[in-house]
Amino acid sequence: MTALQSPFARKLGAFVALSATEITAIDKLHARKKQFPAGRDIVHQGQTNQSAYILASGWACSYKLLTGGTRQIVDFQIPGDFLGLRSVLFRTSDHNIEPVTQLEASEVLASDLLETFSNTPRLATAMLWAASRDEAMVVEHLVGIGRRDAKERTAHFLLELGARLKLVGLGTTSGYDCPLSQYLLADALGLSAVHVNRVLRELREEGLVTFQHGHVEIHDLDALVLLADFDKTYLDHDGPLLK
Amino acid sequence: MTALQSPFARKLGAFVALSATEITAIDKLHARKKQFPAGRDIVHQGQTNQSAYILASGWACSYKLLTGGTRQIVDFQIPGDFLGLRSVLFRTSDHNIEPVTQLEASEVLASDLLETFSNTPRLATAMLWAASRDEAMVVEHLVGIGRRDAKERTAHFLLELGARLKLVGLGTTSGYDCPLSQYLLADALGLSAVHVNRVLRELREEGLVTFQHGHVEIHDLDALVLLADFDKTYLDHDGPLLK
DNA sequence: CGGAACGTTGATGGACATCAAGGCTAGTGG
DNA sequence: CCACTAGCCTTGATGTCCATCAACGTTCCG
Repeated sequence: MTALQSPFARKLGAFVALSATEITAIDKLHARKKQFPAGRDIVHQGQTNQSAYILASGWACSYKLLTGGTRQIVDFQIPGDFLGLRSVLFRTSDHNIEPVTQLEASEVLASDLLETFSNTPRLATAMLWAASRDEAMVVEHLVGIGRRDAKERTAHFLLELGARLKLVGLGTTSGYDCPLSQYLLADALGLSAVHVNRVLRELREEGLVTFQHGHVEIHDLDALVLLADFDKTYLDHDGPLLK
Repeated sequence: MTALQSPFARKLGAFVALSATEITAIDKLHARKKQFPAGRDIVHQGQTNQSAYILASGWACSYKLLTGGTRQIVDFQIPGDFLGLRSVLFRTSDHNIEPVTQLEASEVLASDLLETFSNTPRLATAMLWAASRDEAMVVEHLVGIGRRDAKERTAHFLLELGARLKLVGLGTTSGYDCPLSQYLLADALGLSAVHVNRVLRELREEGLVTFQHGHVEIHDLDALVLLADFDKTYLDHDGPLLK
């Protein structure tokens, strides 16, 4: 157990109890640290031979563009998250990744990843776990867009984000900082920016949650959970599942 | 290369070139074959210590229930697909699985799976690949619900299903058999059954595709692909990615 | 100071849900 | 063999949630 583990190592460690060798292998993935400015995509839909990244600081989002010009944001990534796994596993990327803020991330080449899997195979299992958690989030997102109305959906989104940020120490039960614009929110929630604005106002006027000036303040957690039908079990679990 | 591989082995083999030992390990997962009647759930949301299954014949769907009583179908599974991976990796299941038709599937216990990963570690990597492909489908589904209108969405769904069935030899470019009711379609597409009916009629009247009596007949593939903005690269790729 | 990006609010319209009713088919029991 | 039921499909009428269009305010930064 090293003194200072990366958030990423901590995340994998939640699934598989890691040996010293395995932790070292993870650390090696952090060798090539890079900076990216906000707004310029770092992975493009259709591009081949992309790298993946481990996010150290800042926020990113992964999205898909449709021919109509609209886009759908699939997920936001926060520190400790892995970016662009699918772009590496498949030769060509099926989505874009855009930094929402300036960000710092370690580049992971396809060869790095496959080598790591072959040298420390339990890390492949750990990654499978982490990827499955990500999939669970996408699924929850899908359910929200398919069957929740705008208000429930927005509430659910804010709650999920809060829960995730709390897990990496970037938020509390009562609130968190959030650099997302209403336009980004709209593209994630499958709504128009105008409507997002109205919904946020309603939520604020009803005393449930305030999202203003880059900060989310949760006023009535219970009511919000009830409204959103939020169940956080898919995000959390206790202790490594594989010894 | 054995003479008769299971569809599941074939699928994993598409990602990782499999050795004889690895193929044997996969075959062992098929030991406990079971039958399930249509309509009765085989995995329940919230249940713990579930098994996973490899689907041999028949169709299933995985879905989530909301407190309002509505449901969202996340995906349909067809022969060769793995059911309930997340129910096994996490101790408690975050979704339900319902057989759409009568089906035949091999039960895979959590211990079977972890043992397989530890004995033949490259299979963990292969599963990661397969899970990522599934995630790509869910993502595409999310994009559809978020940003495509009912007609585009329905067209996209029918095309994706066709492409998947074709990969396992259950369909051609011109059509396939499909046991899904309009109610199931509605729950998958995030629409009402009534509206699904209207959309199907429009698609039929425009000479694009006919879905009647359990059969989908594609009349104008190009027009359909154009309408749905369908790009099948996320489903397909050529040759094993890991030698 | 001027412009860009974002937030806010009102007015209008459309896509889709909901309600309602009826038809078709297959299975069931008298 | 025919009533009866249960699913599923089909179509029309009405309503609503949210998109779209338009305009203006605010903040920030060059």
